[in-house]
Amino acid sequence: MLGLARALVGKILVHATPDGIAAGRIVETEAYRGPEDLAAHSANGRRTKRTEAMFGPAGRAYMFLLYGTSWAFNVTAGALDHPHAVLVRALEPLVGHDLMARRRSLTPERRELTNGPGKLCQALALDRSHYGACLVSSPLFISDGISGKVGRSPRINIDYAGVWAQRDWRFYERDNRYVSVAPRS
DNA sequence: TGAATGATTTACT
DNA sequence: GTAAATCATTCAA
Repeated sequence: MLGLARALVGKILVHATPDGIAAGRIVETEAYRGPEDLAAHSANGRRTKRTEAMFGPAGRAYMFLLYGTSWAFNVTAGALDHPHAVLVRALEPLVGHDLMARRRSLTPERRELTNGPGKLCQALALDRSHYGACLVSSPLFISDGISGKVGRSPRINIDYAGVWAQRDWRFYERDNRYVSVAPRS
């Protein structure tokens, strides 16, 4: 689980659409370990329409809408009925900078293109239509890549989860300017 | 049926 | 730095 979150750092997320191909290196992830992790949507084994994808096979996309304004993209993990997932929090754009910039209404060189969960979803045009999509055979897939030094830290914005918020379950590539929250210098 | 709530982003002071 | 936006899902009635 934590191993997967760490292994995903440096891999390439690719999304092919009629508009073109957009891809980026994953530079920041967080592990969510249901059902005992109170910070996870699948905490206490909560199985609902929203969390259903996490109870299915690993290697699928788990999408959810946040604050009515942002989508977030996760990779499901764990065996059947083990609702684990890894949240992808940031990407470093590799292919399709112009396409991403157009979708984000920004200029291509801005780090704001993909340095947040909702931002990368907008840049890659990810939304509910990808819910449960297989990440091996669909237009959305993950490819091998090389990562630099990987750092760890507590997860972001889950303070409500008490002791679970203390765990170092966030992984990020050091010295990468696309990481959403800079590590302490 | 209706109210509450975010694994956030953005704009504004 | 703070605050508002905004809506699918969830839970209570």
